[in-house]
Amino acid sequence: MPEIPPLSDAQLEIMGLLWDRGEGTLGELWSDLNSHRTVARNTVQTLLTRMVEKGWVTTRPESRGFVYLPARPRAAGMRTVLRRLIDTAFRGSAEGLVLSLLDGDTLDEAELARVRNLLSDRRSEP
Amino acid sequence: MPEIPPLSDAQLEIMGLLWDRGEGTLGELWSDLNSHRTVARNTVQTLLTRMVEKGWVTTRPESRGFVYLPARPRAAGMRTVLRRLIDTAFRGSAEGLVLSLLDGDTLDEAELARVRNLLSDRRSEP
DNA sequence: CTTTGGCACCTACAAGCGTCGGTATAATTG
DNA sequence: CAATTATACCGACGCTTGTAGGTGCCAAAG
Repeated sequence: MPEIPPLSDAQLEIMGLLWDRGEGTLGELWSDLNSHRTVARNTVQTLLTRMVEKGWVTTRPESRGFVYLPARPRAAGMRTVLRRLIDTAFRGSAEGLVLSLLDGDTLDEAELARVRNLLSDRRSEP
Repeated sequence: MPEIPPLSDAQLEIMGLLWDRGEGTLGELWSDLNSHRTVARNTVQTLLTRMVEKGWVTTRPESRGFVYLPARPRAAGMRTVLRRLIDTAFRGSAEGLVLSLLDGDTLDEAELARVRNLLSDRRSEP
């Protein structure tokens, strides 16, 4: 588990898109992103370049430019992000994070119900 | 729920200390922080000042300088942070976050067990 | 072959960040 | 009172971030 520089917010947003779709060209990622907010193509380009430098994204050359791929799977990436959040905001207490998730009004009722199901399913597994 | 500028990482770390202890002077927070990492007193001072400007922290004057207090409780603060994380990294899916928490090896066995208890307790409430 | 459009690369810039030294002030201690 | 100490305030630095324009290349479309 090699050290890796943290992702910024905007970079995490792109990383989310990349994890969702598996891989993508600049154009694809740009239009994905533009379906929630307006941003210049070059902005996405810069973010991607920096993410490659940081080691979060790999490129595979193609006829037309590059295809960008996640260098590490979502679970591994999220482990880093969440661990950092837990360590800074909760001094290492993961329960603190979960409690905040449940108490803090972060989730609406539907989300909460789905999360509960998710967890009770998981609980009954060996 | 007024808009509030996001906290940076180091600021969130201080905010965690502040939430834990309820309130504190610069010196108290500085030594709290120094028990995990080394940092200059003035660094903490600057961070606190910026957090006051942003509206995350309030001050109450005292004989010796200020006492710093959280301007909003932990649950409210965390709601902001977590919602932002969910929206950027998981495109709004809170279940995605929970799944990552459970699947991603973020928690060790003891933590996982405590979280499960926490959740089944909570599940049996009305 | 010429135009068009997607792309990479370079450059830039204002804002924020983490970090801290310096200075002045006021309370506390001796 | 004098020395010490804790604090606030000011300014500064090198760096990252989000944002984007410009240039030039190369493949595809006409």
